[in-house]
Amino acid sequence: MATNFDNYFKSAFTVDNVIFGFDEGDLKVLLIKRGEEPHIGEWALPGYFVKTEEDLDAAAKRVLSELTGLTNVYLEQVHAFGSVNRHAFGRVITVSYFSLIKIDNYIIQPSSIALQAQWHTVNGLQHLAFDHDTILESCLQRLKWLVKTRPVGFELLPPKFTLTELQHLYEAILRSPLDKRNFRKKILSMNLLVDCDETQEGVAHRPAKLYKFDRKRYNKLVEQGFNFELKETPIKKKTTAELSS
Amino acid sequence: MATNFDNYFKSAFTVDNVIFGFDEGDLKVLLIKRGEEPHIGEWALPGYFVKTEEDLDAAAKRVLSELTGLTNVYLEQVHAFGSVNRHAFGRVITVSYFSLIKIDNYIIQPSSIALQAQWHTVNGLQHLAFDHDTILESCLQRLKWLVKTRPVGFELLPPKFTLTELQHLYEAILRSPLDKRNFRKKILSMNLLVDCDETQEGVAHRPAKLYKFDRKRYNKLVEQGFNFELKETPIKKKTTAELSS
DNA sequence: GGTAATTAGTGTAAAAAATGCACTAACTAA
DNA sequence: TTAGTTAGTGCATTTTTTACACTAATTACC
Repeated sequence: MATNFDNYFKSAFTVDNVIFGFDEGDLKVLLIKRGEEPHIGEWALPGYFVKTEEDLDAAAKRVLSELTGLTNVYLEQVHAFGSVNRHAFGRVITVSYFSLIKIDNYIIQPSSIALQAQWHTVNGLQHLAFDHDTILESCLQRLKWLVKTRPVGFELLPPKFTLTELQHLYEAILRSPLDKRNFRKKILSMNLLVDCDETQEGVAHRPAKLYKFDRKRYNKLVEQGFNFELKETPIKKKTTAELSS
Repeated sequence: MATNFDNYFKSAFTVDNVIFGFDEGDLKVLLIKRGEEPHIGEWALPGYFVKTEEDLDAAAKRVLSELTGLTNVYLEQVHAFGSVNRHAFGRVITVSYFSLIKIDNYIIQPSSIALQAQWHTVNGLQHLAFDHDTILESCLQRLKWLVKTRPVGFELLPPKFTLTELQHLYEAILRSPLDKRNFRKKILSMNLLVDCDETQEGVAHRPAKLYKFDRKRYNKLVEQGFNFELKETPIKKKTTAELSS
């Protein structure tokens, strides 16, 4: 192995943020239009170089804020992508971060190298810059897993929401239909929802009750190691015996 | 943001491998004694710098092979660690990889900067070089999760093993006792074990049947999306109602 | 004002899975 | 022969999951 360490210190890191939101029944992801080479003018995940003197996690927060104006977002690391030729300017490894936010709570403000910053429907998205298609796909997988493990839906909906909205969100993430009664039973049995004693207004049908998420209780359950698993099997599950064939 | 990209290309990456094995009823991890600064003479995870012209995943394989002699090991990425001051020589981000192997199938051959390469019992390990304690801990968490999701035990045991050995392995990873009858029922119901029609020899008690893992069937089930979840709850699980208090 | 359209909201029975638990079987060592 | 040790097995109870269809409340339209 090399003894001259200088050769190794010629690479760069970036961070790429995959920010999910939910609006009008669709899962959305926040993208920027790049105003800098490489891939100038293309849509990309909001990401940029990590500075030498900042921690990786801090860089993700800063970059997100500089490109889109989003602050106070909880970011979770997902995966490092390190193919040799993924960046035209040299050897660049990127680390992806992901988050779930309520779209209405934030104002998107493109700046720095971002010409625009916009929510895009995840379904039927066009090609993204760099290997960002792959990065997005890996975060979608993470989200799918997460939704089965934690009641993440609450992160994506406005403070007050109906059970049907919550169910549609789950269906959008899992990409499969759920049974209404079983879904409600399961969600309500977690005791995480508080009845707001209010109903929808301005809808041309029976108005639904509004609920909000009880974050205190959620934190308490997490602390106690509660298992939030949502198991809903929308399509008939095959048994071990059937699989033996 | 900076327009001089050169400033960003002054960092380095490393990979660190967390290789788990199982022997004599204990979970083991493969460590090397470093023969190079920084942290010379200390025990560390087998890791080294990624070359500029190699993919990240390939680097993990190469480094593992060069330091310990292990080849043909399936490595899975776990997490990137990027605190500013984690390496004395400059800004170095490391990406951890983990694997499960059968100790007896491999010959450990320290070379390159590894003065020694040895299996260490995970429990009660001394302090490791760099932030490798943290890295190891995060891989242990991953392993704990994995064992509930996939029948990973088979990766760690010799080709022929007894059900009791398999149970002890699970107990070592999960750090809690399991019920013998329920464990056997569950494992056998997956139809992943083949009875070898052999029994243990040279034990001073009733000899146990030997089983082997049916990898073909395993691959088939994975392909069909089978859920391997092992749910064994060794200590009484609290209900939602009880937690409300 | 009545009715059609639309979504909200609710319960139960059957099947499957998880749980808790204690004795007999087979072998070796002394 | 016996004591010691680990292997191996079943069942009844509880809990969880699943499948499934009707009534309730509101608006829009005639």
